[in-house]
Amino acid sequence: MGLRAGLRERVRAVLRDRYGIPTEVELEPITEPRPWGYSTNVALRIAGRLAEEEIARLDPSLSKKERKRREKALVREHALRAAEELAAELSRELPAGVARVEAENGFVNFYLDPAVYGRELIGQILADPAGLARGEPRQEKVMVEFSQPNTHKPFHVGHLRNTLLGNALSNLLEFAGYPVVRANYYGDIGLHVIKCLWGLMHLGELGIEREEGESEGRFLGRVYSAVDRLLGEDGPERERVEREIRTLHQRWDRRDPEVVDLWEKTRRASLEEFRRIYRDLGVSFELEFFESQVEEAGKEAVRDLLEKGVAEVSQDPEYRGAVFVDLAEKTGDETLGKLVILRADGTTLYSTKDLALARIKFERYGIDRSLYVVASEQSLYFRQIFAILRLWGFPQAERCVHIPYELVVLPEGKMSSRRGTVVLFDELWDRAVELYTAITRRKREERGGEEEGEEENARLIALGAIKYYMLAVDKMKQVVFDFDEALSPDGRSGVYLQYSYVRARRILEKAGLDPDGAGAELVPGEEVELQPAEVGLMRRMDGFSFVVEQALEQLDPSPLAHWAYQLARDFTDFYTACPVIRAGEPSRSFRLALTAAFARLMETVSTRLLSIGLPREM
RNA sequence: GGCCCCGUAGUUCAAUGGAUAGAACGACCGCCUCCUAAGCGGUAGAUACAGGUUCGAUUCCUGUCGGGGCCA
Repeated sequence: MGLRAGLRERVRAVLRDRYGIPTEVELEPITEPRPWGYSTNVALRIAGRLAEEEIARLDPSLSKKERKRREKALVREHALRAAEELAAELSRELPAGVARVEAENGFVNFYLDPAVYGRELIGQILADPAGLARGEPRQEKVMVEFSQPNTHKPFHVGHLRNTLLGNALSNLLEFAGYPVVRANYYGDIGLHVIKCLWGLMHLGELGIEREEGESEGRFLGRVYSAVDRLLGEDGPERERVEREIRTLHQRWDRRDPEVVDLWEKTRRASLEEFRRIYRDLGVSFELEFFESQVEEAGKEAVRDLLEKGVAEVSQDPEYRGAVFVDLAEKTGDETLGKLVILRADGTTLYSTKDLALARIKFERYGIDRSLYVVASEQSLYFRQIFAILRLWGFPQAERCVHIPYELVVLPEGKMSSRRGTVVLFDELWDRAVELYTAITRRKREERGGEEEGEEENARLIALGAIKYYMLAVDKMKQVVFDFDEALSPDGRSGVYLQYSYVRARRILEKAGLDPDGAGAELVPGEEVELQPAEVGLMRRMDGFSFVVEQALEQLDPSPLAHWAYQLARDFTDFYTACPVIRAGEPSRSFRLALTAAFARLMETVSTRLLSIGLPREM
């Protein structure tokens, strides 16, 4: 049992024996200006009950306001007294590593002995860097569906946020012990694809030509935008184009060879481009689904839902023939409204396919929990889909969870392919590589060093900047995209994490140690005089398990990103304040061990959890 | 109209209901004989508003205002 768990148990035992109050005890890190330790608020939490009797005896003739004032005072008094009593009781026997227990403001604070506990902590990290926070292996198999780009459209920074978020979340769940299946679901068919195909058949009319060296994705994106723009303008042209697109959609539905052929060719080009992007990003999927693959299954699902009386055929003049589910009526939840699951002309929608896919995920892949990382604007849609699954008779619906996040927007508003206001991933990536190639070269020239591997390194750093920018924002907050911020190497950035790590490696190297393998043998057994920066760094490292817990609760990697920065910051404070290599023993050994422990923990949070790669040199 | 999300320094972001609301960028002033200045130190600066719950509210609840989104 770890120190924290042990303390928690002891507090619980005292509460039970002394007050007869069985209650959960939470132990949190003490906040900053106070020294390193853990704190519990149980005294404050039970004070109300302790004060009950005296409150009941208060003079009933008192005014309401006065009565309330006295009640508060009584509760406060009991809290302070209980905290004192608890601290006194717990002080009688302190576990190794705890220096003292104190009652302060109603909190019971356990202050650690940094020399004793710190040495143990560093030893643990060096032996098993993930061990501080990793969960026990679990049975429950989780599928995380994320990224979901549409073929025939470009991959933009919105997809980037989704992809990085879904990937980090998958890392986190794996770290917590779940078997995770990363799944992608490509929108390779649907109205947007048909629009693009129509555009390709009418390039002359659109006035579009494939430019020299233009990527397929970009070209298809331009075609799609042009068609979309055409459809946005009122007039007879628009009606004709709409009609032609509908006809084309039906030709697709009949698998007209000409249409299928064009679709296959362009689809392949799109997918190749996405795969290149995932390679650049270092993201991979265990499973890939395609909308085209579940179209037929979707139509079957609709037939089944009609038979079961869940779905019905619309009589509404505007949608006559379309199939929909009246969820408000079927579930009694007015906010669910209605959802169309098949168009009147028999062509499929997202909903048609999502219903079929959900079934396949559970039946064919035996997953226990299905997470959908999709923008929050789809919240209602997913509630509707899950509700239909339930009506359809799938108990798994209870284990489907939509993980919403907010969009990446531009200062002037939502990105729109119609208006051409989309930041493509490639554009960001090209600028990032260009910028960091230049910076990396300049830095190398300034300090001398090997040119070998520089290009690779520049890409790693560029990627770190971009990933950190995307991951460090609470997922429920919009990201207002800004090139300068996304690419900046200054301050709170991915680059800062990487730089701190490189500095740590260099220190280990200069001490003649293996930066990848320096280990627990360095932790000295004797007493070491500790500097505040050393304690600060250990204290931060000790908080790892808390932040992992928080990220899991919120299903959001952003707390990890913030913590990683704090960790780097505290390491920087440490090496700024404390010379390592030229320090005398036993400080030298201790500081080397601390440096190695930092490196191991940074690898864990950055590489393993956030998928932000760490260079060896910069 | 109904429902969902977000309002914290000039800006971008932090703060499982807790103790003196933290950073970064930008601004200004400093620091390379010393493990890499992609760095470090210092100065200035914020909880939209009104109620409520609570021993304690940036955090939870209600309402108002502002921004974003969804409602075949």
